[in-house]
Formats: sequence, C-alpha cells, structure tokens
Amino acid sequence: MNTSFENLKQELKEKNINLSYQRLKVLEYLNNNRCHPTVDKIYTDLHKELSTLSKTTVYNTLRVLAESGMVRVITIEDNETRYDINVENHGHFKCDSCGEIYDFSVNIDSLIGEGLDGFMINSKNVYFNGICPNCLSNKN
Amino acid sequence: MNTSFENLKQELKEKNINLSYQRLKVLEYLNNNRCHPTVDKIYTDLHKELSTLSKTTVYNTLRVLAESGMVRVITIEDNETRYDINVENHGHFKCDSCGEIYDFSVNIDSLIGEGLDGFMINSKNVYFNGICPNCLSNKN
DNA sequence: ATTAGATTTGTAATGATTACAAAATTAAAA
DNA sequence: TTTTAATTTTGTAATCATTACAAATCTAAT
Ligand SMILES: [Mn+2]
Ligand SMILES: [Mn+2]
Ligand SMILES: [Zn+2]
Ligand SMILES: [Zn+2]
Repeated sequence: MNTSFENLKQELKEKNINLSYQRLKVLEYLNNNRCHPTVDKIYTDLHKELSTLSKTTVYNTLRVLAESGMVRVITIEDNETRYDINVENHGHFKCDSCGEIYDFSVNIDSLIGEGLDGFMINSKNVYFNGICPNCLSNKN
Repeated sequence: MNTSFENLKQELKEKNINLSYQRLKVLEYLNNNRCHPTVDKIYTDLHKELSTLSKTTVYNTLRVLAESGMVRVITIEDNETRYDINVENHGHFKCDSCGEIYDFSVNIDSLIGEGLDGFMINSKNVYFNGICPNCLSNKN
C-alpha cells in the first residue's frame, strides 16, 4: 500500500466521502492506471478480481470523485468519457490514428481568456488532436 | 443572400463538395445561428421550413463539413456535440448553470505544449467551465 | 435520354449513460 | 449490543445521441 494511495484515502475522508470498498478499488485503479481509462475499461479490469462489482457503481463513484475535484473528466471526444486522477495543470493530446491520449505540459492556469470579465471560471481544459510519433513512423 | 454566405458556397465548391440543397441549408443555418447549435436544434429548426429533411442528412452534412475543416466540432461536454462555423482562433466557455456556450478570445495558435516533439498537431481546443454573469446575478 | 455515382431518407441497431427500486452495507441512535 | 435510519451497491430497464443500412431520389456526365 503505497503512500500516494494513502494520501488519496485521506483526501476522501477530509471531503466526507465514505470509504466504501468499491470506491477505494476504483480510486486505487485510477492511481495505478494513469492511461485516462474509460468507464468500460475500469469496470472490465476491476471485475476480474471483484466479480460482484456493478458498472453502475463505477459510474456513481466516478461522479462522486469528479464532483469532489479528485478526478478530472476528459471529454476530448464524444462517445467516450475518460477519467484522470491527475488534476494538475496539464493538457491532453489525442492521436486520431491509435486513439491514445497523451499528457503534455502547458500552463493552463496562466491562460487568460479575453471577454470573460464577470465570469466565474471553475475549470480549464486544453485538448489537442493529431497523430502521435508512433503512428507517424508506422505510416498508419 | 449576404456575401458571407456566398463565400461559404464558394469554399464548398473549391473543396469539391456538392452544393446540394440540404447542405446549403445547413451551412446557411450555421452561418446565421452562431450559438453553437446541437444536431437536434439544427434539425428541429430547419425541419419547420424543410419538412422532408432527415436528421441523418444533418449528421452526414456536419460530418462532411467538419472533415473539410469548414465547421468546428465542440465536445466541451459529452452527450451533446455542438457545431461552430467560426473556425478562427477562439476558446469556448460553458456555463454549468444555464448551459450556454460563450466564445472568448484566446491565442490558441501560440499555445505550445511541451512534450509534443514529433507529434503532428491537427487541431487545438480550449474549453472553460463555470458560471456566466447572468446566472451569477440571478443567484441560480 | 441514359446511365453511373452521389445524396437523401426512414428505420433499425448500437452503445454509452441514466433512472429506478430492491438488497446490502454502513453509520448513528438508543 | 440491538435498533433504526441513511447511504451505497446492484441489476435491470429506459433513455437518448449517433451510426448502419438499404431503398429511393437526385445530380452530373455521357
Ligand atoms: Mn492526463
Ligand atoms: Mn465558437
Ligand atoms: Zn497514435
Ligand atoms: Zn449561465
């Protein structure tokens, strides 16, 4: 049980979110799989060791975690919502060929939008699309 | 028939996209309704004057226009894809209270992501979320 | 006018997400 | 520790946006 996961558990406690077994498992999964997984991937993988898990619970848990600000919702493309436990300042690149989502460094916080005086900004997202180096060299 | 719409027609021609009646109507609609409409809104509104229009045609047309780069696809939130005929450099703000999407000015082109050497970037998007001034004053 | 190709249309299928209510679990009260 | 109330989980059904598909219609070239 690494310290990073213990910190996450502590964070849940502080936000008054019950530490149910299922929630801890989902949180642990996100902590160990930083590939921006979909609900279906999270469910399928966890179901192998937790055969009673319901997909609805995965949805519920992700909603709770997202509302509390512990995970970031990535809607770079419709039809597949993805989740990221890394809520720090970074951007996302989706390869249109292989579908992989890469993190990249960009100073989102310093992004100032002109014409947003009086707006309350709760979240900022930067999404790029294109072709990743792997796919470029494979000439897909 | 304004000049802006004539320019769009010309652009379609140059890209070798057939100027069918339905396509022109969708294009004209997007040109006149710069509120980032959903497929359903486009379909419902156009259907009033073009009762034979099929929703599938709206989907098909938007795909053609998006692939040709004439409209921008906005997936700021899953479950509702929106379309924007303004493909110029700008960002989008979605109000979590009223759902309205606002344009704002941000220099997207100058956004450089570190860690993207060797990546081919085809599109850049900046999405903000929060509460708009209207909703803030209405205390929704 | 014929013909081939492209586009439109309506309907059915898909697939992600949500709604819902019963069952199980957890937390609080007694 | 029991009792009770509240929360969470689960499975199934419903919803809703989007896509697949094939027949009908339209367009453009010959
Ligand atoms: Mn990320
Ligand atoms: Mn816009
Ligand atoms: Zn790739
Ligand atoms: Zn608003």
